[in-house]
Amino acid sequence: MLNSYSSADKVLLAVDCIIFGFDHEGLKILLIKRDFEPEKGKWSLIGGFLKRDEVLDNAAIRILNTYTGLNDIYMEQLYAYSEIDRDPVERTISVSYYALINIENHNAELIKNYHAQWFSIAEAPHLIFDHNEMVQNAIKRLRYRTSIKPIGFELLPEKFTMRQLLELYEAILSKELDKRNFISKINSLEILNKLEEKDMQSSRKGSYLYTFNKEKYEEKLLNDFVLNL
Amino acid sequence: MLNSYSSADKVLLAVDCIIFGFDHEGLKILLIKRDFEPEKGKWSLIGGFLKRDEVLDNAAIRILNTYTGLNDIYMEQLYAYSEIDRDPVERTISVSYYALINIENHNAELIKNYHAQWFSIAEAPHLIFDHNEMVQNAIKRLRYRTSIKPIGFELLPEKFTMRQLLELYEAILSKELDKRNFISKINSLEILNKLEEKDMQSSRKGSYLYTFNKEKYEEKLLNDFVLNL
DNA sequence: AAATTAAGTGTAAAAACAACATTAATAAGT
DNA sequence: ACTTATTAATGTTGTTTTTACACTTAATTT
Repeated sequence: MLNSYSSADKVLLAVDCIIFGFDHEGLKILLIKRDFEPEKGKWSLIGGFLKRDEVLDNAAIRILNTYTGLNDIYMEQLYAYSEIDRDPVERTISVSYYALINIENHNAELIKNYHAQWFSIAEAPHLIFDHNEMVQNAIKRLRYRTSIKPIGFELLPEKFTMRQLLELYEAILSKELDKRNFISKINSLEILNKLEEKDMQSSRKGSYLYTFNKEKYEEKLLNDFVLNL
Repeated sequence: MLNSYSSADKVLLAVDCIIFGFDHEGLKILLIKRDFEPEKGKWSLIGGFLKRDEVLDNAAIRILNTYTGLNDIYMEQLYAYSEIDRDPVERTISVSYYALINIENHNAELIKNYHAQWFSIAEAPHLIFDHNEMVQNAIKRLRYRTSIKPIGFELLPEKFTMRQLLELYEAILSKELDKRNFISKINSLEILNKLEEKDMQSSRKGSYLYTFNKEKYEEKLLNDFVLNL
């Protein structure tokens, strides 16, 4: 019985994570100052190497945890980048993953201890290797995702206002949306619970708070829909 | 200067190609009888290993050519599969690619000499490893692609009838489409040239032949649209 | 001449979408 | 206490898009 494909070349396989967050300032990504050569000290996506006995999905989870302390983040695979010299040290193919997380829930302190930092999408620094390209592709995918799956559960605080949800969508799509049309389209998805409670921060009148209806939200995650905003 | 990431594990990286074709019988995929162990003699996607100095896209092209003689086929990357034991011989991560080709143009003889064979999607045999899963995901992607890019140039003969185009879409989407609505939606894309010439095979009256308007078609390939069929 | 076959063509009703402005609730200021 | 300022909440209408649907035409075969 065969136990190796002896003639084939082996390569390093890396994983890079594009972590999106959202707060009152807008859409952000989480970056780290690279702590090893080459390009040590430059800004980079959160990345690392796949281990021999590890599935890519798990490598992404492990690597994210190593550099940020973040746990239980569901990431989705995007694309494998394989340009010969993308990493100048050694031939490395990198598989990108992306996720959406809530900045506030995920403890800024923790992230900071690990030297990770949030950057507004627009103001993010130049990144090493082909990481800027990875980010651009991830944004594209995130926009597409927005049109077929609900979004926000991972990004907003538990209770949020319609305005916050609207601003999230506007940030992702980077375009203005009509408030009234937005509300009726979102409502037609039936994934929100309107609370009695109001948020009094934002205005004198106060605005109603909402939560996601977890069951319906997850059902919509499985069964794609079409949402034109 | 660093010249290796010495502690990281290297793995085999494979590429598997899902080649879709279309003829009067419907949508098909191209498979080969595997010519090496393990699973020698079983049906498989067209696959092989990435070489050290090769980009994934090129590996896909080379591998497809090796097993089928096919040339100049544009393939698109889909997904990296990394289950630990997906290949029982040795840890192998496989990146899937897919393409659409015209069965008739691409010489059945040639393919046959290489022991590749077309199978109707519905009647395809059980495949080795996780190849069936790869095919399912590719079909899903193909359906999505259909809604944002024109399709058919790669799959149909140069001159074709509206019915053939309709049947192609029906095969990909696996649902019936309304003939009149289909025609007006396709016409609104303005990618077809209607010829004077008629095809007299299919009916007594004969049906007009069309060609794709290459410039417009390629423009639409770049600038996605929305097509609801 | 009649029958058969697939091709070709248009309309009307329903649904979805886009654009738009006023009133309501409350806190702050006088 | 009244006025002012601020943001929230809400619904309608015209337009566009989508869907559903059936008859006539051209040519061959019988």
